Amino acid sequence: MTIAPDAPPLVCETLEDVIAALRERGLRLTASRRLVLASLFAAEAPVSAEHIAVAVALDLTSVYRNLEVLEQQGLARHVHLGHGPGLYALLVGGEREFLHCERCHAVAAVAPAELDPVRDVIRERFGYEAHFTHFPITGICPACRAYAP
Amino acid sequence: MTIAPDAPPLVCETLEDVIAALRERGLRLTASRRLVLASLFAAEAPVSAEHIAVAVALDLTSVYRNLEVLEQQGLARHVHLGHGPGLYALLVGGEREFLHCERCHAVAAVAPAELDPVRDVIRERFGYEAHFTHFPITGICPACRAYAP
DNA sequence: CCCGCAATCGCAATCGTCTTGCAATAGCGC
DNA sequence: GCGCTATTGCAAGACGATTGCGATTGCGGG
Repeated sequence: MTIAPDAPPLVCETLEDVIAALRERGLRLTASRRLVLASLFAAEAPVSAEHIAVAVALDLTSVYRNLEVLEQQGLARHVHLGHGPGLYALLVGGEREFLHCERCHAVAAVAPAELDPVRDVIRERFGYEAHFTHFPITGICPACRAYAP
Repeated sequence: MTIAPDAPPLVCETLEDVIAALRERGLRLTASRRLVLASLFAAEAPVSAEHIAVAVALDLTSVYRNLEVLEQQGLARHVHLGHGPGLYALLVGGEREFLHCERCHAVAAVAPAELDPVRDVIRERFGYEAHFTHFPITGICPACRAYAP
């Protein structure tokens, strides 16, 4: 697993888009690969490699290797929400950044543009170009703050 | 290892302060405990449990258990800088929050007040009360941006 | 339609980080 | 000192992820 994205994001909208992108790069479309892709497409939130392996009855190793390929091609990303396994998602509809509640484990996925004001403040004050695609913003979500302020 | 701090921070300035705090809570001051504390005091940046264990020739398990106690008492914290082991530091001189360069792995430790403007923007826009003590702000540091913009 | 090569697969083993079980040890209040 | 119990060291295990390797299989070329 790498820390930074392996390749610039390659946004796809449909399974066919992804398959076409893979074919163009000379990568094979094995049954396993299709199953991993289908599983990622079916998920509405980032999922673990373990989740995928169980869902489509594949070897965990094979799932990890396919996810690695997809990340290298800029077709998928993984995010670390607290401890626990990395969670994977396709870049369908564009990159996503995350906010994570460490109390209730809620996850908010937002388009990068929405976090630009945050990025701006960080850049101005510290010179860092921050991103929250791989490690989210961690804190207490509105609901938890209201419940136990 | 826990995600959130176990106890409110208990700021100490000297090894004697920490020892006094432990005694007050009825915790024993074993040789191992003193060595872990001394090691944390000697470090100028957060260190791994492994680092401590090697440095003072203690069993890794014992180091982890001592660090756990220190966190429960609000005397120490750990931070995750990218992948790899959690890194521990005493709360000497107050809590610290972190910015982490995922390219050169530089770490900037700042007082929480310095990140309040960032926190404010996040709170206004998303309602999250963010903190960067346990998971840092991740991105590209000024030096790396200048080098490969 | 078949061949052959390299990409990919499944399985087992290994790694890195951290945790748990348990018997032995040793602080600390009395 | 005495005894209670926190703490220790060692071994084993949990968990996420990676590597080695022989077997399989997509897929371009004939």
